[in-house]
This record gives sequence, structure tokens and C-alpha cells, in this order.
Amino acid sequence: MTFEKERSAGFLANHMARLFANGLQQRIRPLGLAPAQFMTLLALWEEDGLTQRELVQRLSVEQATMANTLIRMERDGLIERRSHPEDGRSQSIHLTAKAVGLREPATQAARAQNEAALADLSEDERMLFLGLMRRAIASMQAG
Amino acid sequence: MTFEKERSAGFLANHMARLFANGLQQRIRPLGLAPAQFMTLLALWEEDGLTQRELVQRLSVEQATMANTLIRMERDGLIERRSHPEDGRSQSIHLTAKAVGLREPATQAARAQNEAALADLSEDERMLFLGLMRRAIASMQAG
DNA sequence: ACTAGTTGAATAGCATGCTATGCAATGATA
DNA sequence: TATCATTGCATAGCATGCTATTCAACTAGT
Repeated sequence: MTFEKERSAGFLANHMARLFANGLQQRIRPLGLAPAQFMTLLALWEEDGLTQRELVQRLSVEQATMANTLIRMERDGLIERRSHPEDGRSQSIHLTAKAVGLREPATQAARAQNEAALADLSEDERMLFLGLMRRAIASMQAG
Repeated sequence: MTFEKERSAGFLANHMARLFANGLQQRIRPLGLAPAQFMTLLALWEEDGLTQRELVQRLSVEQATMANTLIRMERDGLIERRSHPEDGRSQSIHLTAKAVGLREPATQAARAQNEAALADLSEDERMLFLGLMRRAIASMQAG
């Protein structure tokens, strides 16, 4: 029974995501950021002071993954942790001035990468593409 | 300037690819396979005896990545290396009987995962989706 | 044939992700 | 309130990927 990888949604999704990540990495490396750090900053730029648990929910990664990303971000001076006043187990994650200052150049880099990926698509096709990805994500989350 | 991750092709692609990989992993774990091993087997089932360099080209991963995947596959009894008769630097990678026997159940698992992801899409939408992913891949490879 | 450049792999080092555990702080309940 | 379950994080261990480096084997040009 044939199984052609070029016709497999999973294979294409994997390849596409690696190209996105590599492209973004090239663009944000000069800023001292890595892709997962950028993704985490997106959530914190939107709302500072989230707990690790809230970050996990918003970015859909496992808790252990987020814990490790936060360790590297703290090491790189992007965040600092403050003890949570109401729950001794958790901490709130706060952006440093450095991280706040990276918002514009970093999001600009991400926009440029998205533009490079979708350069060949019309505006309608782009909307369609995003919608299809969302539906695939929803199906997998449901299953 | 706002940058909403849910409207970012890169963010969605990353999330979707992780869900694909996680789903596939669940399905092929009983077979003793990991996602990258499966991807490599896809190429070798199609043509046995490829060199590491040829695998790298067909799967679009870096040489170092493939080298490490092959080490794990050899450890797991999926492949064996034979010295190349014409080039002392390279080896040809050959499937073991075990790996050959995994073809049907493994590709079936991958089909099931693709089906789960695309369950909500019509046949036309699926074709459209694959085409859009290929075009995004092509754009990023070109840029 | 020699030297110089190229090419195929291995290895080191690190970022992301995941599963599985362990632990301490909270909560809920008998 | 003493106990048990839940919850928030940290850590260990491993798979994938990438870049950078190194080395040996092959090629080409002189």
C-alpha cells in the first residue's frame, strides 16, 4: 500500500513548521531571541504577570516545556519571577525592560517571516489557509 | 502594534505540526517507532539502500539530524549499514526484516492520523489545503 | 603525482517538546 | 482537624532539529 509523504498532511505540516521556525530563528537571532522565547513573549506582551500555568494554557505546550523555556528566558534576562501573593506554589512571570523593548522589532521579524511564507498567496487564499489550519488543529484537539 | 498569534501562519503551523507529531507518536508507539524514524522509513520503504546524503535530500532535514536519527534506528534494530562499494566515505542504509514488516501497520497509523486531522474537511478542501502547504513550503525554500 | 578544494559523516552543544516523577502548597472531606 | 486528593512547578530522561566543527575520502587542476 503506497503512502506518499508529499501527499501526507502530517508530513507537509512538519516540513512547513520547520521552515517557519528556521526562518523566524534567522530573523530574531540578532535580537537574542529564540522561537519559543518569542512565542512566550507574545503572550506576555499581551498580558504581563501571567503564571506558568496560564502561559501553558495560552500557548498549548506542556508544563515541563514551558518550565524549561522560562529557565532560559530568565537566564537571558527577558523575564523575572515574583512570588504569587495568593498561592505559595506559583509565581507570576514579569517582563524585563529589555523584553518590553523587543516587542516591535520581534513582531516585525515575525510578520516578515509570515509574509515570506505566504508571498505566493492572495489575500483570500491566506484567510482560507489560516482557516484550514485552525480547523485541522480543532479536529486534532477534539480527537 | 498588535500581533495576534492566532492570526499568525507560523504560530498555527507550529501548533498544527506538534499536534500531528503527538498524534502520530501515540499511534506508532506500540510499534516501537518514533515520528522521525517513521519519516525515515517512508523513504527507505520506497527505496532501500539509500545513503545518508540521499536521505537528507529526500526528507529535507540537516545531515546532523539524520545522522542522529540513524543512530537511534540502528540501535532499535530498524536499519543496518553496509559499506558503499564505490565511495569509502559513505554507507548504504538497509532495512532490517523488522522494519520491512512495520510498513503496513505504520503507514496505516499515519493514514489514521491524517484522517483525524482532516476529518472536518471535504475532499476538495483537503486537496486545497495540501496545495496551500506546498506553496508555502516552496515560498520559504525559495526565499 | 601533489596540492587544494569538495564532499560524506560523525560529534559537540544547544533549543524545543514530550512523558514520567517527585514535592510542596492548597483544598476538600470525613 | 487529620487525611486524601489536587494543583503548580521542578527535574530527569529522551527524541528531534539546528549550527558549527572536524576528519577522512574523493576530485580536480596544475
